Amino acid sequence: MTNTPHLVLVDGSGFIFRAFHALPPMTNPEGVPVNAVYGFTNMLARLLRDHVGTHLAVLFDASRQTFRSEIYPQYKAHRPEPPEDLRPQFSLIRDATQAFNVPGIELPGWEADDLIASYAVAVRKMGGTCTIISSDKDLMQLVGQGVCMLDPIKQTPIGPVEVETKFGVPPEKVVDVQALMGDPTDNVPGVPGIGPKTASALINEFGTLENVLASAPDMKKSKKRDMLIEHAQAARLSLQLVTLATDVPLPVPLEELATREPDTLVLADWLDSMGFRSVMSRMGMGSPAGAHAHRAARASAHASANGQDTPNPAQTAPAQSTGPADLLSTPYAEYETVRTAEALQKWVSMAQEAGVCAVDTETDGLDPLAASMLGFSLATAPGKACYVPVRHEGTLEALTGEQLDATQALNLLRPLLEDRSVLKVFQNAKFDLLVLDHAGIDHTSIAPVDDTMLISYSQSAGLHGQGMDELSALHLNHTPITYDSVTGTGRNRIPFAMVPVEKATTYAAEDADVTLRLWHVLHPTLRTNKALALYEQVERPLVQVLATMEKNGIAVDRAELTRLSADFESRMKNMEQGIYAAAGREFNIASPRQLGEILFDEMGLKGGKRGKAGAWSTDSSVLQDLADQGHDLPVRVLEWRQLAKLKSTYTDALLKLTSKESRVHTSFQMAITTTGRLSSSDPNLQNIPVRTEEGTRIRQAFVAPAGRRLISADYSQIELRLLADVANIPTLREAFELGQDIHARTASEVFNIPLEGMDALTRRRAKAINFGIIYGISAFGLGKQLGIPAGEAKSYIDAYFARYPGIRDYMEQIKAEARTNGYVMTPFGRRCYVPGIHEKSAVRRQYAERQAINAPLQGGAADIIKRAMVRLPEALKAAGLDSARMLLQVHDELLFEVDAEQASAVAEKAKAIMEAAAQLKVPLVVETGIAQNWAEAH
DNA sequence: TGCTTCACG
DNA sequence: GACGTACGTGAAGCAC
Repeated sequence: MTNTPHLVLVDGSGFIFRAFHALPPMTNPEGVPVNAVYGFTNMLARLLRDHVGTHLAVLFDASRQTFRSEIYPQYKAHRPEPPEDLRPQFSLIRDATQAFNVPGIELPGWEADDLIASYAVAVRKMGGTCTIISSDKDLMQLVGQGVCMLDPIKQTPIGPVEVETKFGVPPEKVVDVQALMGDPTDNVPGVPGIGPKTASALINEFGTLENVLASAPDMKKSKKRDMLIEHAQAARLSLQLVTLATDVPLPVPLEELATREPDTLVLADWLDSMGFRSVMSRMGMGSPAGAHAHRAARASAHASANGQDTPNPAQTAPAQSTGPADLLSTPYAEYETVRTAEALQKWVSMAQEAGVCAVDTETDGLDPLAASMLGFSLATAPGKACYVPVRHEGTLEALTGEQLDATQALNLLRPLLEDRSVLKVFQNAKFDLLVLDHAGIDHTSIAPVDDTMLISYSQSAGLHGQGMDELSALHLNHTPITYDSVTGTGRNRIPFAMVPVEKATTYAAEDADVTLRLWHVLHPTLRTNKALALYEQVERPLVQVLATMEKNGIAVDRAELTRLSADFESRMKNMEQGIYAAAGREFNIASPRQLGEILFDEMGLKGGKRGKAGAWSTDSSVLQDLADQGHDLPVRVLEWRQLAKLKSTYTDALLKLTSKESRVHTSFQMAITTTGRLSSSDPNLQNIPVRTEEGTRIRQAFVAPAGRRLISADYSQIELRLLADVANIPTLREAFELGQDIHARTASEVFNIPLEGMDALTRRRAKAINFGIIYGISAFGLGKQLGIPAGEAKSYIDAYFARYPGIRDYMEQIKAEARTNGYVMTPFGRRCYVPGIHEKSAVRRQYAERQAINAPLQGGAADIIKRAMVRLPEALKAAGLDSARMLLQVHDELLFEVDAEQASAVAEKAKAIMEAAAQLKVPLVVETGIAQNWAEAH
């Protein structure tokens, strides 16, 4: 050690908040807000450049649970959650300390301030000096005797003089003053009625807090005197709270804090990834060429490690595990079954100390709105997990031990779920949030939440499924115990509640363990795969929004659905005899095979096609062709089929799934589609009929309750607008700027005819071309759509590309991108993998090429409406439109329910938020409708 | 369980 | 020369 060590201690946690509010907003290339990170980076760079100090460390708060919250639970208990733009910066600042090769120190149970105090005292004891980089008033008690502070933003020193100016007392008496005045932001009580002036006056007069309290009875009668006597205990408690601990065991010995040079390559790489070029040049590191070289070297090492001569990204998972070895090697075993309040309390405390834990619930069903929670599991570290059964029953084995009461267990779990300083990781969080909600814990109170399914989906949609077992096999090289092996299958299956708790534990606790390990492996890859912003700003916040929507449900008119069902049924019945007569015999009309045999074998009609199983195709296009030839049977079957479809899929199914309150609650799947769209199931409310008159009657049965209204808000031509934007096509952009009929304009451009008085047929052709473009056009497909020969369709396409060469260029560019990377990207950074892009079979390869062309447009549109959905609830609330509920999303449409009086205001606000959800080169346009039912609102 | 069909964007 | 195609979903019924 040097003779006179000079230790520089950076108050990392304090700096984050200070810099966030002091510095203008800025984002990194991925769109993640980084203003505090930038400030922090600059500060570290300056310290290293100027060689300030011989030793350096950055201190962080580890968890909210500290000795202070133990002696006084309200301490810092009602701190608001950090702003959304700040949250992603916490972990980035830890990354920054690592990149700079500076020790970042935190210790569970202690605040950064206590660590700073203890290190300061330690270095002073050995004759050294200390500079604390912070402006936090709570640290000012340490100033003096070789310890000084430096305001990290203003760069002004804070010495004994500054402290005395602020508190009116010298540094060593600061705690007494703070104890008297209290601190509302930290919930330090102090003595009511005593502020900074009175407090410092009292301390200056009596010397210490104890002296003040002891002298109080002798003071002349006043409010102040009474308060001092009455709240003496609170003042003593406050003194404990504000006094920093100076005897914390030092997690890293002082000598290991000796200032060391950063690894230039690592640092340059990180600065480059954050877009902090200016910091690099300021540190004299020159251009980021080194960083690129470094990255390239790492990438090729990676490829050769995979044993691939020509790395094919399409076949390489984006997130090769990079976690510590124990993440993969710790056994998946020895899980604890928690049966007592004491044991559960211990696990909750461990989770709080860890700061991150995984949670999983077990239920008696797959519908989270209806299921009962049978138990839950917690994981606090790899291999360290427990299961808490609360509603297991039945067999003798299951009753080998006691189990906690569900309510009691949840009340013990609640503080953890609501602890803003502990991250709760779930696999498919929306499901567990709704299960917990149903069990009595408001899902919106559970925060912060991460979801391994969405972390993975945000960077690997289309590459593989996002189920836990699949992710585990992929990233942890581990196959978890299957549900079926625990419950049995088929007629031997037993309810999970009847599974003996020890056996249930091996399954349930492992799920939490796997989830936590997956989080450790996958979360860091968000940044390297440039998906952090998408995850943080879109997918992650959307979980709570969708959970609320599913809970809301939509009201249906049961009587009307029942009437429709009966109506459809009687009409089908009436048609049957006519169909049998036309067919020449009775048969199952719902059987395509039997129908095909009758039409093409028995009746000998021409124009039959066979499907891949060899059976005659009887889909509507085939039947329509036959009908156009003048045949009677196909017409009747088409009509019968429409009614059968509407009855079985809609009227009957909806009635079955309608709650007692006459509402239907769909489930939105967030990680199914290859493009980023949502899907809806049980029931699917994204495919409710609209195109036919019969279908409209079903949509009319989706209603607003009395005094309420439905509002439909849908994006107009959002995918074509995205095309105009990403391909940057001047003519398309102009058409949207001018608010023209886009299909008519296309017709005018492609067929070279005036826009005014465009005939319907030509416009219809242009419309089909526009859709075809979005789908990655083919002559066959367009021809089929328009009912014209492929050759004629090809001439349309040629004409289109001749007029819009930029779109052809764009399509070629996207296909090349897919071939190079194995994926394409939406404008918002969502990766859509296209695994078939290198297929040998031309048919399959071209299919993949069309997917590649379509995905950025369909996926970009999905990103935009998701961004709007995340912003809408807060925006509506802020506008005082508190009666509005978001109910459904149908890809480019949002459906709201609202009090009649607020309907027009909500429609206006929703339109504004949706149109502002993205800044494209063309305007986004949203159309709204207000009515008592969905058909008329749409 | 796979196939076919058809509802939606 | 034959193949088999517009993009993305979910649900129902048939046939096995």
